[in-house]
Amino acid sequence: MSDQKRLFLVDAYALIFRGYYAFIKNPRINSKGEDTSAIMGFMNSLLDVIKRERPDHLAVCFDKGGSADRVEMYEDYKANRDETPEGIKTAVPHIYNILKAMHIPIMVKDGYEADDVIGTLSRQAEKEGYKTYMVTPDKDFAQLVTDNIFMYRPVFGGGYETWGIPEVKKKFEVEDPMQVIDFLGMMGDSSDNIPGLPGVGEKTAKKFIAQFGSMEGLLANTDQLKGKMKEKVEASKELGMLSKKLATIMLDVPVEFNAKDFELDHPDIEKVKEIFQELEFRRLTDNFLKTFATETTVNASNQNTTTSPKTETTSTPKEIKSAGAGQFSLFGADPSSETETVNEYTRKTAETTSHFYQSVTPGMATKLFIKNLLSQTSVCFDTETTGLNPLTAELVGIAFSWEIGKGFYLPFPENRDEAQELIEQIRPFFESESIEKVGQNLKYDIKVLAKYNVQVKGKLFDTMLAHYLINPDMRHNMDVLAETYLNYTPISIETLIGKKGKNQLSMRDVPLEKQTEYAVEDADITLQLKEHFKNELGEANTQKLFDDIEIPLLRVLAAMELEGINLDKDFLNSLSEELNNDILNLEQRIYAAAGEEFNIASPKQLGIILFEKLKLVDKPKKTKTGQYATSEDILSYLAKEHDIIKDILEYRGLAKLKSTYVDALPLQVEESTGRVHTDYMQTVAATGRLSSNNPNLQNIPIRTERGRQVRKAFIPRNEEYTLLAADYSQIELRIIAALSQEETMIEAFKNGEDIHASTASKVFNVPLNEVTREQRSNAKTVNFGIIYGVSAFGLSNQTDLSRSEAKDLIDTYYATYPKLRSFIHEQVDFARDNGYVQTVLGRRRYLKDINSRNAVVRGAAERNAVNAPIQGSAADIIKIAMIHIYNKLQDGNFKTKMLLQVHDELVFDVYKPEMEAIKTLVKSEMENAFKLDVPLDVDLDTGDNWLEAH
DNA sequence: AATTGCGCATA
DNA sequence: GTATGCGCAATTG
Repeated sequence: MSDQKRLFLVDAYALIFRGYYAFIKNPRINSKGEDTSAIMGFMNSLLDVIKRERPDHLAVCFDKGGSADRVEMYEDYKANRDETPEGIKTAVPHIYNILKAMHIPIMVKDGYEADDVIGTLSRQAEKEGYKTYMVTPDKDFAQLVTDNIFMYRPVFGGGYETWGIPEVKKKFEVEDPMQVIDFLGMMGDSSDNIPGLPGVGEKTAKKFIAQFGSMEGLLANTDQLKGKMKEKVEASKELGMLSKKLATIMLDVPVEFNAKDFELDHPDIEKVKEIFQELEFRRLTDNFLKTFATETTVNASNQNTTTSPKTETTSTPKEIKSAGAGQFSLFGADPSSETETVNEYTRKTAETTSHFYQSVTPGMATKLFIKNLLSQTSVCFDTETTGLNPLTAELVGIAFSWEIGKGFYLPFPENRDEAQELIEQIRPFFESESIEKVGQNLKYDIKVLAKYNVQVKGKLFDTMLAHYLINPDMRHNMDVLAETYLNYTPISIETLIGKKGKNQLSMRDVPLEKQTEYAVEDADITLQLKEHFKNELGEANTQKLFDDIEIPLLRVLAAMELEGINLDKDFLNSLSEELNNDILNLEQRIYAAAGEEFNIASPKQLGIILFEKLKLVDKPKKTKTGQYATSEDILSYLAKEHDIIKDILEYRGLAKLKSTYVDALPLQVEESTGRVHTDYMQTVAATGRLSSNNPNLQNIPIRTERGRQVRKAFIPRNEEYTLLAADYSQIELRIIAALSQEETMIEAFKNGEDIHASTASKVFNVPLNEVTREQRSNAKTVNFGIIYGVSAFGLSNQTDLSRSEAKDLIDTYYATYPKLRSFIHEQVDFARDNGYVQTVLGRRRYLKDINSRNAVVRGAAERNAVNAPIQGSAADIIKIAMIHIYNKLQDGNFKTKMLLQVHDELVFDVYKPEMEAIKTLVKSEMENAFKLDVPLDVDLDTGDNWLEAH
């Protein structure tokens, strides 16, 4: 047995997908704009396996043309799968070429999946006395495991685990790996679209396997089940057997295991190098050369093993460099000499990185610490609190760091007065104009400190905002940034306070030592990120945007959020009762029409009533999950078929209004202030807009009569105040007119014309005063369509026009405004050449799909290329206005406050005596925020509630 | 108790 | 056709 040969069979697509998604947060794009993530990911895995295991026999298996047999059994097989990503499709030919150059056999059989090919080959090899390792993360393969056939499974975080019979037994709670088929058949697999038994998930499937042993055993003994489950399983016997068949890997694929062909040969090193160079793989080339340079010497050593291959579930660093306190002198050590080599599978953590984090004890140490703190020029800080709501959260501690790898933690007493005393001691730091403050999401810290009456002054650097400008399409939380840019995994908050929900602790309950490690690490990491980002801001030419817009805006938003807005709860409560009456009436009418009671709010139940019971249409449309589609547009279309539809639509509208706004908003009133405090997200919208949540005050209804009543609930703080709403008129159209230099449209704006009527008059060739309502409405739709990147298809969907009428209208439109058309093309061309588009202030949006070969994907990127500069420029402009207005309100000591921003509108709580001054100030600052070749126009309205002020 | 899909509110 | 956030039902734990 000692010379038993080992065969490795690689499941190509599984590793390609895995590699592709490993890089999804920042895909590898080479200078030609190719996404090489999938190739890189796959090659990393393959070389890794070769290096670790030195297999003597190896083949890579691909799917081809899907599984004909399975599709015959079940037409929806894998039908639910999303289209293969572009980055994977383009990768496959490259991978074929590389494998050829490496002299690694590629196994494909038309009409079979890689699972089946691997299954068949492994059985044949077993007969010839081989040990086979199936290299795949896919757990379906567990059914193939025998004494001589193993799964060789990459695990998250690097390394591999080998699954033999004992591992499979444990993992799936089965007696025999073959029962994995029954298990998968019962629970189904959404990615392969194996239906499974309805209502059966992982837990229930395991229970059934333990109880009945197999699918057949279960189906023959359904009398032992009870209740709903019994009904469901009995009704799904056929589906159960079908699922089992679909889950079964075939072992009779017409392929042959020929030992000679599968021997791992010497690669054509030059050829591989050439391909890698073409793809611009530098590190991978080194890795490849290293792997094969030592091939002959290492080859013999691992062969005489009868046990499974080396198993590493997680990469264990050889040296743990954790530094306890005391190893470094207080202010003198230099722990930053890191020499560890890292790659994407071995991330550093606090345990593997030397650091010096220390808590500051009360008394003399605090005084000395503060003295030191005040002598710095730039300090990163991070507050730890008892919760996420800055209005109610109490300070637990503050971490400080101004040197990489080092930092201090200042714990706060629980007693509020004592905490305030400590705050007073460090107030000079926060209120120092000369010390720069660095942080991640400083808006939060500023709000917390404001509750302690501390203002954060001086220059700010927010790493979250910096990264938002550098790459707006990514996410910006600290953990992601640390992993991406520093190859470091920070201590997770969950390891300290537990998962959220039931028994989550407060930071206050965490031992001081752990608080210190966690909090100072955050400050340390944030400081390191700043070092990383400060240069990148310059490279992307976004330094000004950072310094002049996003950073100043952060203080403005913090102030608006702290301010909140007054809400008339009583009004909403009476509105709720009114709505409830109407809803109950409609409910009765609907039940009567349907002949039974059901949950109208359930799309599933509604679909069954409409399309199975009432049979309103012959061939109802289905959603992608196989349910009947009951969306607004579909029901509106059916309104003439049955009176029930009208009632259902009205019911839905009212129910939505009641649950989302009328009943939800009063619950969002903050007890401590009696007001509603939304949270503006400054880093989520890829275009540069803000978003609002908890609650979202940017989507309060206005279009329908009943909906807009909700706005009456937003009121001034008291009788001495009035609301003022100021909104930009047609700002996006003005921007596109100015950017495109389309004279006709610019003139219309300069003359103060109704732009939609003006457009209608030109495209329909009628005098301005003879434009019909319908013509104006169609012109308006096209005007908006242009901003979104129109198609004739989209336009005809939005209007009463046919596809060809819509096309004619667009053609005429472009003929009327020729420069608009060339502007659109210029944007797309710019994106193709540069990989991004930008706003008037240079805010970038990167469009990686702009050169995609997939027309659908590319089309979406092209629409983004048109829309992002327009939507984004509008966002830039209102941000400038907000900053200017805020500063003037502060400087002028006005009592008036800015409360809300809704993309093109600002809402103010105006102190009545200041009204005229405020109107002038607001209008002027908004209209002059940015100079375009088209005048900006702002409409002002006032009232005792938000509806009146509109 | 947390996640997912649907439907729908805004600019 | 662009950009968002949220409530409910359904489904799993």
